[in-house]
Amino acid sequence: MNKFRTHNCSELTEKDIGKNIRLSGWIHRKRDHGNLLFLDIRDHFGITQCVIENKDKNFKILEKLKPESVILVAGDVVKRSKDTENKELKTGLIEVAIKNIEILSEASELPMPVFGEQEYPEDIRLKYRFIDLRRKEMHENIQLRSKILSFIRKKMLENNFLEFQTPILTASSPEGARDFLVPSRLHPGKFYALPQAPQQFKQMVMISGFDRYFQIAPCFRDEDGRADRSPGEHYQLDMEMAFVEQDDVFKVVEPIFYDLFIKFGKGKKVNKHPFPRITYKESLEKYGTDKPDLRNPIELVDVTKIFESDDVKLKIFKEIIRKKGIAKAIPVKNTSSKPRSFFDNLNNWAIAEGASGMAYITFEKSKNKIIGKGPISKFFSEKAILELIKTCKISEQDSIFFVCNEATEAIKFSGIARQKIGEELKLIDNTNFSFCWIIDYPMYQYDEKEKKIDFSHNPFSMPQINIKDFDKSDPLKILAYQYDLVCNGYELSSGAIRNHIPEYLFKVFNKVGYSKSMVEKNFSGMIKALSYGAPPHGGMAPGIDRIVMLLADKKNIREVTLFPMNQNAEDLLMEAPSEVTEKQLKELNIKIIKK
RNA sequence: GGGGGUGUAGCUCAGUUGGUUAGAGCGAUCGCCUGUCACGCGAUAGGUCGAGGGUUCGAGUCCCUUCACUCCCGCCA
Repeated sequence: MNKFRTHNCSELTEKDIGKNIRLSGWIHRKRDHGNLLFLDIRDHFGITQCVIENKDKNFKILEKLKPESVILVAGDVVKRSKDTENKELKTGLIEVAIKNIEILSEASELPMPVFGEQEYPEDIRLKYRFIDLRRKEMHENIQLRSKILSFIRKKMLENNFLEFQTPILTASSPEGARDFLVPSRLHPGKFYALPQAPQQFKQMVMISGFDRYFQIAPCFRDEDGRADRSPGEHYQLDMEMAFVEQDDVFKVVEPIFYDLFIKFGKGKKVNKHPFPRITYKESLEKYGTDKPDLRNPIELVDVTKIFESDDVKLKIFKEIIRKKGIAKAIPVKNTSSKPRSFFDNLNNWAIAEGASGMAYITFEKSKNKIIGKGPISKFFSEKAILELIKTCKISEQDSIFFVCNEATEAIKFSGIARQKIGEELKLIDNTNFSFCWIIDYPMYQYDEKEKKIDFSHNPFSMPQINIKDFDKSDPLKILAYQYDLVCNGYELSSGAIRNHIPEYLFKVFNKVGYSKSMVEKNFSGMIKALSYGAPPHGGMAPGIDRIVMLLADKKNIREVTLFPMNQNAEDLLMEAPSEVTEKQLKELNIKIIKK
């Protein structure tokens, strides 16, 4: 028999009345009546109320013992009288009359209580993560994460994916995020890098003749954190398939995500697959972002032409448009009766966001004519008003916000404003998971800072044009078989059909200024591998942390991570990063340059 | 690297136009209490008001600098 317990803390019921049992767990809560003491004993499974009277030799000891101390309780299961039952508790019909105890581990005074749902500062939670994780909500989030991982594994295996592990110490590569470097003792002056993702390895796996691969892979990127992005490290469901086109990947992934979100989504609806496919271009036009929240019904409309025409006399906009700017309309249904403050507040919000403000127009029907209202309405002719209403597909019940700026800025800000207005008007239905694919990403983009063409996404993606036509095409017009999976405004995954033809890879890299020899040098393993018979292949890598975050209905990734780092990429519990000894440095041939 | 927010007891927070000795709840300690389940009641301890500087007769409160945390921008193929 187990030394510590005969039952766990959620097991005992009326069936066990009269049994002599042992429980072990944390003192969750004490209620001290002076001559009678109630102890809620908690373990991973639940809570059981234990009771002891002052006649008992252990009474004084238990009375003094601090919450969160771990004890072993031996005693009898007794029925609670009707009026003292606790229906909230699974074990609430019984209690344990304490006969004997053993203190297994005594707790000091707590920096934060486990009991209750109070919020606590995050640095304290991270420093004492082991206490934070005892709290109900965190404990459940982490269990959810475990269940999600198991489910994903099961689904992947059912779909004939094999789970492999790939190296953690690998080579630094020039593109992408900043690498974490690990000095090599055996090779002074040389470094390993932690993988930003197992990208090259998974392609090698395909080239090695395995048909489908997956891994719940740690990815290391030395970049700054966000609420939905851990600094330092995160996990991806890395997957790759041989002999597939884009649609084959979608067909495998869609049911897995649908089932996953139905199973763990706490009753929320999930849109049926196939998920909508939205081109990158269309997504920017309609939603102002490549990760649209489709629960928000607002769609942006380009109204540059209307502001350009002589029917609108708004000089500021005309001037911006003359300098190649664009005007975006944000049509919002049923808002014409909103008070002035609604529009003013959004205008103030826009200014606080760094925009010059947000113009708006409302409408009114007067003698069968629709006329514009609001500060800028006087600049519109009757014809322009009608044209606006027609272009934006709205009625006089609705209103329109305008964003006018240089194209990239205008798109970006109208997207942010779309989301803000949607939230403000509570248009976003939080009982939905709304998935879509964003497809047809451009292969390249123009880097304004560096004044040169650069990759817009993954350089290993396959361009959508034939290799023969590549050189004569405008690089900025070339699309790639590159796609993102988006849910509720979060980018859950990137993926691509890979470029498995070395000659084509050289061409692709050449456009951003990489010579053949540079590519051969930087991606030697990859080029070598592709030169001895490589299957066409593709895949993707959904972010595990974000999936769990969505399913746990949290806005912060640290709520679903066991031991996360803070925003400064510090582990407050383990105190990483830390200084190391001179001896360690010497062995690694490293000298610290003090700033 | 840049911008916003926050910082008062172990924790959550209040603190008026600058004005006496900075408060409450939870927690802690001590005492009382035999049916609670957020037990109750009483008392006690606990503060460099994040730090430094300035303005002022007087600063938790105003100004400057700085630090920590957080959110965002940059960055994250």
